[in-house]
Amino acid sequence: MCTPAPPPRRRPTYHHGDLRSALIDTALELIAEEGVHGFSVAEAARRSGVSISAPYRHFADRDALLAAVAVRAYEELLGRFTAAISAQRAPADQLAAASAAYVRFAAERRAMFEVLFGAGLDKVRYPPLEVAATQVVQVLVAVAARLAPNADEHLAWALVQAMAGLAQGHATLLLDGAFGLPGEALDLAADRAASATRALVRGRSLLFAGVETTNGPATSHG
Amino acid sequence: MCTPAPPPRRRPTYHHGDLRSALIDTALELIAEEGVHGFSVAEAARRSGVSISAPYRHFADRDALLAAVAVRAYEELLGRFTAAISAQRAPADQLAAASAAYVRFAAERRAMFEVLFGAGLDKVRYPPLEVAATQVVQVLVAVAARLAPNADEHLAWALVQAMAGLAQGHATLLLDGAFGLPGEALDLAADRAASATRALVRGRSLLFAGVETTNGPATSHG
DNA sequence: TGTACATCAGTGAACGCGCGTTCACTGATGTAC
DNA sequence: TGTACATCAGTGAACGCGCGTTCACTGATGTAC
Repeated sequence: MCTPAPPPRRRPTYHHGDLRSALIDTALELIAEEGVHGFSVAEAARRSGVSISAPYRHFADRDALLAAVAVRAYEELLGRFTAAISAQRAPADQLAAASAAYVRFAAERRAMFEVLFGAGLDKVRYPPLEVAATQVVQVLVAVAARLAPNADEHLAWALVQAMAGLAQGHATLLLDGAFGLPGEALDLAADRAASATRALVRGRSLLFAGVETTNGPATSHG
Repeated sequence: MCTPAPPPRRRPTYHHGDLRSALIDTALELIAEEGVHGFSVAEAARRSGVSISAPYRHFADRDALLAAVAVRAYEELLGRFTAAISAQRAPADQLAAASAAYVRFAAERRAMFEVLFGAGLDKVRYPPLEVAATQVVQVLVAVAARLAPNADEHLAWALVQAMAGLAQGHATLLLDGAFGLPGEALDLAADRAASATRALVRGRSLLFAGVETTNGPATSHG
């Protein structure tokens, strides 16, 4: 009478069909419930209705599975950035929208956000991960370049890093509860991230002045 | 012939003296080496030269030990903020210095930073943790209040959150390698955080405008 | 269209491991008288 | 100052657990002829 767990619905066929993809989905579920550390290959297999050794047909080890999850996370993020940016015209608005989108991504796809920053994955070991990350950053740099004097690439990078840092921090603090209860907190944090990004862009001459350039006193600062 | 590990130097006395504090130190060492997830009570005990059950005389469970580590981390952070702030006069400079100090804290006390944001501790379960965190935030709010119109507390909070988000993000991205190789990266990230904070303060009218206020043309101040 | 066979994608049992935590215990310390 | 005793802070053996990973295996699928 004490069936220890509802038997995971049996597949009708011996082969799964798309176990690789299913495992990534399940991993995201698990991470959403337990955090990255709570995630285990064994449990992912169980939930996918498959033996605990089956995942090793598709992933070399635990980290390889997490890396695949991270790649999917970057894809999602890229989609959100693209949408946010294309909904605006002015670059400052685009960066502000991207900041807000990032905060929303963190809140609405918490598991994805967590795997990106909490799994301790070594990008060097997983080239597709590095590729995906670079792709996302490039989108932002392209926007920032429109704000930098002479489209200077270094300055664009500096701006993106500042903006990314800002968004990253707002997202982290939001998930950590610093913006109050969930629900209202999300809108608040997203708005704040957007506003702060605008403030950042507005004060950017000062920011750019902080970057070493060979030819240029932008303002007289001490 | 095969002594499995160098026996942890035996204490001269049966009693340890200050095991509680020693465990916190050792925990920080371990976290620095392995990350929060790699930390285990057993290993901390072993390294402290004590039986694996001894820690339970001082901490109810694993999380309680980590919470104690987190409290110490907040103390360290408070010290750094206080020093950074008192080295400046103008509030904008003070916030910028605090941002830089936070980034340095993350890099130089990585284990502490990690335990604050990667351990998944529930502040509600550990009141001393909440107290310590609040104390740190208050120091920043006091500074920000000098910049907010009429020292409005909500606006001060908004500014602190933006600045904290910015610093938090820069710290995370630095540790994640986004600022390049360690060494030069730290100075760069700290400078960027400071510059971005200045830019934020400079453009703060926009930030404040984003905050709902009943009576609020906030644009003309400076 | 039917058949033989290679390959693919599963199974399930087993392994060694380290962990968190509990328990009855004991050595050391401090204190009341 | 000496002694009896309570309390504190350790010990070490044991428990149950779930994990990552490997292995020889087998059922299903696809393809060449």
